[in-house]
Amino acid sequence: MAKILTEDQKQEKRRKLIELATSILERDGESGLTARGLAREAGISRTTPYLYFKDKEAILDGIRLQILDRIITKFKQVDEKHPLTQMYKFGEIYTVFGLDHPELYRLVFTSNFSLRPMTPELQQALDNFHCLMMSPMRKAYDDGLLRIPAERLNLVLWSCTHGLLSFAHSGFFEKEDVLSQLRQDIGQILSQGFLNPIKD
Amino acid sequence: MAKILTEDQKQEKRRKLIELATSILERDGESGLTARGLAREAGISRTTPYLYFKDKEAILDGIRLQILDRIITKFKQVDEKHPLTQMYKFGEIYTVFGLDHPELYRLVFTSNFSLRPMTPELQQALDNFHCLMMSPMRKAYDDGLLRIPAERLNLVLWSCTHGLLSFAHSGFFEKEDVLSQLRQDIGQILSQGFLNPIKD
DNA sequence: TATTATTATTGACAATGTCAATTAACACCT
DNA sequence: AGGTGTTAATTGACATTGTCAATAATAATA
Repeated sequence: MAKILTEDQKQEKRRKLIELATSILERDGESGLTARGLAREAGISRTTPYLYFKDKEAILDGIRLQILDRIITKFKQVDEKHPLTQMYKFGEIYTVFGLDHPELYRLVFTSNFSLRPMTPELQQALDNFHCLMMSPMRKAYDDGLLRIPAERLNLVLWSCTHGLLSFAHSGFFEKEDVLSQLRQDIGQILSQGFLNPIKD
Repeated sequence: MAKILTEDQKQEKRRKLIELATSILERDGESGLTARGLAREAGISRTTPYLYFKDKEAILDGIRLQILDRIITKFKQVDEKHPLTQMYKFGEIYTVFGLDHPELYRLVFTSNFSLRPMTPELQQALDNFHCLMMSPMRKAYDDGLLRIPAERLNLVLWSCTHGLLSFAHSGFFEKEDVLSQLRQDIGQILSQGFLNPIKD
């Protein structure tokens, strides 16, 4: 019939567009990423991206998926047997990524899915991510190292880290010092608590 | 000369517009809040809001300031002498507000000021907020109840709470159960740590 | 080579932010 | 009271954006 693109070739075009979109997002921020601008920089006509993506939101979803993959890859490169150490390394990777790529991080982990809910595919990807991130804690708990089950600890640690990153991006505090100090405090407080032993 | 509006009257009009904008934001989400729609609902012409606000961003800043005031007011209504209890009550107010008003919370605490930095006025308002929120901790530390100075503890607690809220808004976990469980865990972990005592 | 399914482009439209030009309203002076 | 100039408000205008419909280009097969 015609210029038949295999599903793989289509996927490849999608991938390239997403890659370009990602770099634009990092360069110009979320408001600077437009479907038309993407097409312009890709050297195609204004509406061609809509051949490969239903929506602008679909483009954003594509970015989200690709970024999750990136982080997952880094997780899998960690070569470390001790579960607690592994857990800390995962946290380090996650945090460093968040600090190095504010716009990307925001898109993935700070979007609002209250109105239009998440797509099943993204939901799935996040579940996988979540699961992988939790695996060292699961092991640590099984080894009797933790007093809180993995799933619950993970949520707490994730919340803390996420809050830290979110504030970092908001520019509420500026200096790099404050940030590293904060990271240290979080670690200490989480492992030891903040209340002084009661003495009376 | 002419229909001279005193600065107070202008401020009053601004306030009313902001109030309307806030309700639209809560009803329709951030993408549903447009300058033109605001004018429409206010019964004025499309560009009149621009007489009172330089930018759309200035409108958003107005909302931010008004919301901070709201929370501050609630903080000041707390009547409680024990600093730790006061601290928990502040946390409760903050968290409940965040859960009840996702869109408003997001606008104030999850905006991206990396590119266009915060306005000095907003910066100031946030500093005040920050300072007030920290005051019970300061007292608690002076009373020897904490092992971490107020400023640093505040950042940690704030980060955790913020992360919790942010995830709640993202819809990463759905059930109310998970959320209350999480709040409980955060409290426990923060006060007691998560590591089991080492036994060998 | 002619056909036809598939890919890509252009045209079109409504919504939005925002500015310039115009009109309406009204306090003040004579 | 009526003209006047200043301020408030509206209308007009324009570029940008998301998105769809219509049209053109392309290339594999009959």
